[in-house]
Amino acid sequence: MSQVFFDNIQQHIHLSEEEKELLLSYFKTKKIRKRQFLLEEGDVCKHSAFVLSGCLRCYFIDENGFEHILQFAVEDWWITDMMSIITQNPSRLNIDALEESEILLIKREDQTELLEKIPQLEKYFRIKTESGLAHIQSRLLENLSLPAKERYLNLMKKYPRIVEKVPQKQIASYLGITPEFLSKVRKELVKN
Amino acid sequence: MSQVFFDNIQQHIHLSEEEKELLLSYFKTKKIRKRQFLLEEGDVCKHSAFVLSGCLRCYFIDENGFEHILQFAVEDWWITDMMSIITQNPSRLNIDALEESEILLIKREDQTELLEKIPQLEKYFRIKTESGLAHIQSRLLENLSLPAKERYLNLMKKYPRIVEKVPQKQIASYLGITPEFLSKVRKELVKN
DNA sequence: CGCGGGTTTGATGATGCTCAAGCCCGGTGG
DNA sequence: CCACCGGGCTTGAGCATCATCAAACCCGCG
Repeated sequence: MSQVFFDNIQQHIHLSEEEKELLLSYFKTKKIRKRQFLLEEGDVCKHSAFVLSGCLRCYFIDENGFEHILQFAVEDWWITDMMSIITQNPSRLNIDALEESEILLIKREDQTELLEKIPQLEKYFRIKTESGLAHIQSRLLENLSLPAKERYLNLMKKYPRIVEKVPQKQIASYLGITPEFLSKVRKELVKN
Repeated sequence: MSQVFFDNIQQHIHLSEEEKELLLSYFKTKKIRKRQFLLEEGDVCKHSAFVLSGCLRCYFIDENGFEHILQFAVEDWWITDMMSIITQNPSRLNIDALEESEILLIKREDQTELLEKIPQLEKYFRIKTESGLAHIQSRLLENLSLPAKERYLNLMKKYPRIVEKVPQKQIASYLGITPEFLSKVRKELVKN
């Protein structure tokens, strides 16, 4: 199972067998049920999670009670609340599972220690973070420049797996529109 | 002048005098005039820039010719097109100066080499990237959850310097609204 | 002085939201 | 097996936010 994880890392850096073993000793595997929380608003985020299987989401609840999804994470993706984990301030975000999932968890301070023991991992995490930054930038660009229908089409093209497996309600909240409006957008689309 | 730069780095890691010297040898200082481009759409992004003084912007032009600003960078900030620099694909973004500015430039491949020579810098760049990621996440959240007026108020609270020195047109394009609508928002605000 | 860019204003229109109702469908209990 | 929920999706009417377009204004600068 953790082969997924090693493969992900070894796309960027090389690790010896001992290093792999050491690496793995810093993580704990966890099964997490549907709707179970990994992080709740108000708590300080302590962990980063690598998804082995299943699907998690990171979202924020505004003052009117509406959810806004920042990120989905399916197999082979990292998820955490970056703001809370680096500042160690209470989180404004929630992370939970959309379906039964299996994840690898590492504590921030253990990660720091691990990075001292296997310095090449700095490179791995830098690259992962850079690519996360690049992706969220292009998502922001889309939100600034495209109407909802185009954003929906792009999401379907880029992440068909997510659109299939996630309820429309959640997709709407990711796109920044109401479920009702998404429904109307979809109606428009099938007409053509 | 480059003291700003060293201070920024030494908030996170420690460098010896020789390392500082080596570090600096990888950068070139550049003065850049108002409206001058650091990166033009279609080019592959080769450099990252650290702003010593002045103000740059990174923006994208949509199919209707409208500009959407992804990021401002004032003194003490990094700016680059992360997507293009990591994929080495042609950029969809432009970076230019809003006023005469002085910057430190480093080529991506030189940065890679530098990181091999001074591995602690991996940590510095990882932290900077993490914090960039955290900031853009919270900006995306704002865009998803708040109306234009609130976003404007937040921007004024968080970055008064930017709101002061940047023309309203640019602020509007950062907020994701038209200059006309920003003007109306401001009118509303002074009334109270 | 006049030009030109940035800003303002107003009328009109599109995009997307709110609220309320109805539908579809899988699950649950009788 | 059926009846009855309950959650997710759809539909429609009316409304808020924000865009478009055109005109006017302001002001620094050649």
